[in-house]
Amino acid sequence: MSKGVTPRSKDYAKWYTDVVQKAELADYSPVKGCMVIRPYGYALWEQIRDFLDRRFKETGHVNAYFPMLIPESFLRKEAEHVEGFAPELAVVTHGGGKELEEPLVIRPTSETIIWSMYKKWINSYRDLPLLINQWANVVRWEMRTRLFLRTTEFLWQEGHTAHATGEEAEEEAHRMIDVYRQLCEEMLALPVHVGRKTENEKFAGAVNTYTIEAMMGDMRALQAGTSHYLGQNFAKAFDVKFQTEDNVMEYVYASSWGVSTRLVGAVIMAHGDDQGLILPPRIAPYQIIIVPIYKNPKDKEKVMGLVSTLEKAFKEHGIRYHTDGRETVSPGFKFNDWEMKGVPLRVEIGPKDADKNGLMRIRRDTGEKIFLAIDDFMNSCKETLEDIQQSIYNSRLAFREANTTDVATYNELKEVVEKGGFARTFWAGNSEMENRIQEETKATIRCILFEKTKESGPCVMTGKPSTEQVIFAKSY
RNA sequence: CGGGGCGUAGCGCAGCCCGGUUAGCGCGCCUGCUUUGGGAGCAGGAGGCCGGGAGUUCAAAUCUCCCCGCCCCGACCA
Repeated sequence: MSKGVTPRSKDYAKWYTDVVQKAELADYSPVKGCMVIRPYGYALWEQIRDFLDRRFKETGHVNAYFPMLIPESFLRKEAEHVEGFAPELAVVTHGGGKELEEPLVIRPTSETIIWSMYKKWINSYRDLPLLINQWANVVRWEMRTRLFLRTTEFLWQEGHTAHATGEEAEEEAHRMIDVYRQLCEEMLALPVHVGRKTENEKFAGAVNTYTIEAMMGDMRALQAGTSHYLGQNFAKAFDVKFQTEDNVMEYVYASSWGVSTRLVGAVIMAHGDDQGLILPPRIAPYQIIIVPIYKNPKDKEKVMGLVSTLEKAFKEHGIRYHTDGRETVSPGFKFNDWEMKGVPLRVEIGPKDADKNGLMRIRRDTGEKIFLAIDDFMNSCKETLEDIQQSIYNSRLAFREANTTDVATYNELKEVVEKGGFARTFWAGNSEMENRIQEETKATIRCILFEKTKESGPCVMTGKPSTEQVIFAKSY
């Protein structure tokens, strides 16, 4: 294996796959389009999962598990839904050596199987709201795949809720997109735009789709999570009615929402540099890597004494750390290795440091390298990790703002999108215009912003006054 | 599905155009010694159905045909 990764400036796509593989996050599987998530990459997903699972439970949700195999006919019950997913279904036609009477699809998403069950479970307004989440794998037979960002099989969570009123279901959809925003901003140090999808871009079967959109290191947009208000579409398709307090039968209202292992890709692309990954401390599997340095048994004893003091303190403070005690590779190799893996703080302890009862501390995000006495280090340690978390977020926000341009005309929009970045403008156009812009510029409306910089303005295409401010960008 | 690239050791590649003894190189791996504060050095060693099949030939990694697979770029999508 060669050293280092392809520089981002030379080939961004190559840089990305280099980092994924060299940081040992994932590897290609024997099956086209699938990937193996390696322990270090899976650890990132576990951090995301743990954060979300806690938030889901805090907001009143419970976990359940529905089967992966779904009768093919279920998919056909919701017209838009089947149209949206039919081309990318994997279908099981044989089982136990015999052809099946009805083919089974491997879930591309679980609305249909879940709503077939909700029909059994929901009878009365007393059964509502029903707030269920599941952690699962899904399969979508995509034409083109990319490690983490788009794989044939991926891991995700999908929340599926049923409510007595549309307002309540809408509120739920908003609540959950906000949980995703918190995940990105607080945990992944990733600023996102929160907004609504246009008709063109919304989920197959949804009334409204809400999204969070992030800017990657190459200035392209990445949809990091979605939350849908489904109205009564699935309730009608699966005939899920409830009896109201007034003894009236009514279809229930629904929401669904999900994020996937794609978020790991977002972290890589948003923060990484030509040395490899840069992990925000809150998601980093190891927040601190300790590299002991010694030449002889005497030095080793001295150094390791200090190391175990540190380890004990890290445990007490709940800091995730790892000591790289490999004796077969040089310190220099370890420095590069852990930089590739994006560990936020590195601590080097050699005989010289041990003599002074101190250590060298190196920040992955800034490269800052300073000597600190052990006590000073321990006293500032948590604070430093927080500072790294914050400054990574700040730098991403600054990057996004520096590469966002308000545009007033279609020509300006083209220019901005061409050179890379977000174009922000008002919009009152229709679906055909959107398609035309996509054909001509490759850019799409990423979202209609919840947080506008101005109340209203003229539409970039039609000139008509509009209150809908949007972001145009090329996306993943 | 369209365009491009590639299948030779665990990984990355050379050799192929112009067929010819034992198929090379770098990294990694194993053993030993010396090393260890930014990807260590030397010595020795292990490891190949040259993607698969069929053909041409005295002889195929190399030429011909067919097949399979993967990666990258587009259309589709989280």
